Amino acid sequence: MSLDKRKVKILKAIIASYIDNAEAVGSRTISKKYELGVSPATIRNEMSDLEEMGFLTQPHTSSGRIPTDKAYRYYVDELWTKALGAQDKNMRQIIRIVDEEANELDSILRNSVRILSQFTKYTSFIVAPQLKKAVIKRIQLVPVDENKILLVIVMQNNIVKQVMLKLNKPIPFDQIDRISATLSKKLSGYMLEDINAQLKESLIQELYHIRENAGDSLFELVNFLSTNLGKFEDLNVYSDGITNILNLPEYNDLDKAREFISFVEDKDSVAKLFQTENENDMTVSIGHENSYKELSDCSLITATYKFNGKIIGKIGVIGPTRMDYQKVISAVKSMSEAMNEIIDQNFTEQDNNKE
Amino acid sequence: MSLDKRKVKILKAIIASYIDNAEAVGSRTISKKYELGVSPATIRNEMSDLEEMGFLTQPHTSSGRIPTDKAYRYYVDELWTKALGAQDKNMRQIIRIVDEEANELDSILRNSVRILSQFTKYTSFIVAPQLKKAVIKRIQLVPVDENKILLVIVMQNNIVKQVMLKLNKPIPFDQIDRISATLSKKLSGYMLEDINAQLKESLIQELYHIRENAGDSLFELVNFLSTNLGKFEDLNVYSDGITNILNLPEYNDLDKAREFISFVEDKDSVAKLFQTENENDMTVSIGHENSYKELSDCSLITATYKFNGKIIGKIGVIGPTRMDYQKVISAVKSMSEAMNEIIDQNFTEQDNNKE
DNA sequence: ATTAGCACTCAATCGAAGAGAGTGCTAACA
DNA sequence: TGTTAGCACTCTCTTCGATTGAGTGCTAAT
Repeated sequence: MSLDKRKVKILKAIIASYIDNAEAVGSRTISKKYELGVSPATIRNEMSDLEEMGFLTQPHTSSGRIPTDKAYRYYVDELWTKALGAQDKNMRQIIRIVDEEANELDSILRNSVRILSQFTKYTSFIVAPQLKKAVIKRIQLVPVDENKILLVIVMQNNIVKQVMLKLNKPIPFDQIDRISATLSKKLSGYMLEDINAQLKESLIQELYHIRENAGDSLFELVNFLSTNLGKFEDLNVYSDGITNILNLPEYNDLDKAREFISFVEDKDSVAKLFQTENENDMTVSIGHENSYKELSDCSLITATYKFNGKIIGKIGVIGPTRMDYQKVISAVKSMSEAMNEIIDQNFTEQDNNKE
Repeated sequence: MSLDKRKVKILKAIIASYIDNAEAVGSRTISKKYELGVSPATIRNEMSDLEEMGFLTQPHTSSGRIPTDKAYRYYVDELWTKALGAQDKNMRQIIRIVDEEANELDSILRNSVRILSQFTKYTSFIVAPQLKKAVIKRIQLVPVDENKILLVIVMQNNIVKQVMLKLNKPIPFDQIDRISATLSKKLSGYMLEDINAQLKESLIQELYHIRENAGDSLFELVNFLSTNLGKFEDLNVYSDGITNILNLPEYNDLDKAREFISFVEDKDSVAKLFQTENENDMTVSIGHENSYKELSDCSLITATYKFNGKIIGKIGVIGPTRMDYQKVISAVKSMSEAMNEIIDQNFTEQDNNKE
């Protein structure tokens, strides 16, 4: 049995209808709504074939058919190039809002994930860049209090991270800028995770020159740098629109809804989910293709975002397998590209001056 | 008809039972479970009286009674001092986690609201301090890029706020520390919302002394300060545990759940809700006492948190009117006090040195 | 190869019957 | 006079059979 032209037409019609209504599709519906020029009986025969081929199932013997994961897979593979080409105008327009309000990475990501979920009406995620892989450009200490100090780290990619340090001994305020300068000089070029014992030693040496009697607090400071900077927020996941699923008929069952919510609210499992996805620009995992059984009724659409040509994070949308793939794929693609642009604009070195 | 001792006992028993089970309470249940030494018939008579007095209602003629808002109000007023006295041991223990991980205000608030919701099993909120009322202590500019600069503002209360500035003209890097010092000197002591045209003028004057040809970017910088600092995040609301309500029998109805969720997910209305609450240390609004009709089946318990004796923000829990008031009130109280301590420890000036 | 016709299937809906929890009232009792 | 046993009554909730209706599969005709 082969998937001839008419079968394809019927299959697509069934998928389209099911995506729309979430209701099993009968032969009459297809013959009426979609002009195929054949009677319901013929369609019934074809549907029976399609079921045998694994593209359709029946919830029960006397009901219409619903598409299987295999059907969605076929459907997505078919529309793939088309969906990728389709730039969503509305989406692009909305994304501009992010751009205008953008300044810190945090707010860019927060806004982006919100827009993605509002636009697709599904639960959306953004995995933030792993900071520990970022390269240090400059370090500035800002005195806050007698023994509290704000450590501002500017990365090579212009992302800024700040940590409040509480030290047991007071820091010599009058030398703070010199200390900052020394830290910058010694640490720029290193990744956060690179700061090891060796580097620490030479740093201590250098800092002693500035002020000998402040050794204690400086030592504490450097200690903090070497022990804590490497493990900065390994998996920071932004999510939005989790409660959107309550609007979907497939989650009218409260238990199902609860199960879904407790899965996606757990940032660890979501982070793992995105980690297991390979590094393709875009992926679509349908139903049982997902590694987590909790998502066997869901599809996951992911994309990456980059900086300087390197993938620094991922975005994704999770919805029911019965989702508007065309729309969601192009939305995720648009968002991914928009984020690339925005991050480029906001974090690219404008000039090569190293002071 | 007066609320004699036995009526009170019965009323409390009914409330306790209803809080437990969410099911209308019958006379037999009361007479069995709670030792009152009287027959169901007697209790029926008393219940009838209590209904007449407005403390109970019947969902339908042949069902048990459920407490009215008035009953909860009476109940809460009765246990008020007791609940306030009860420090929850578990709660205090959990709160320590916040304390240990505390450094930035943001993470303190985020952790606190999470703990509050996990502990009470209800939706919890924290309204962040209004930054525009905070007094500036120090300003530090951190160069990031040719024409991008991080503005770090340390407040008198040691809260730190940073904004990334994108300027059209490059900033003179070599004078950045002098500019920072000047900004600090001129602006410290003012509130963010105080920075007006007058102050702006004198600031510009002073900065020109540093570097005349950099006037454009300095002007831009000062302009930004005066126009944007005053309107910093007027109503930053943290929330957690919104989906907890899906576990409550009263929200088995998906439409009700959706209505609730869409209300509490709207930070604006939540912020307004907390604004309308007066400045008492603790408030309890039961059912229709709430200003929003969306919350007429809910109770809101709020408390404040302070810094230097001044209220700087609010916390609150929203649950069904049938909530364990005793537990929630003491949890909110404990959290409020814990936050006071934590904020005190983290943000109090350790020393009076002004450099 | 297509299609009209028809018997068949099965979930969903509807309604009547019955169960059960609870009340209000009355009359008896301490 | 307050309390209580007894009983009829009310009303929701559950159960279960009947009905409906959408949809199928098969057969025979075109």
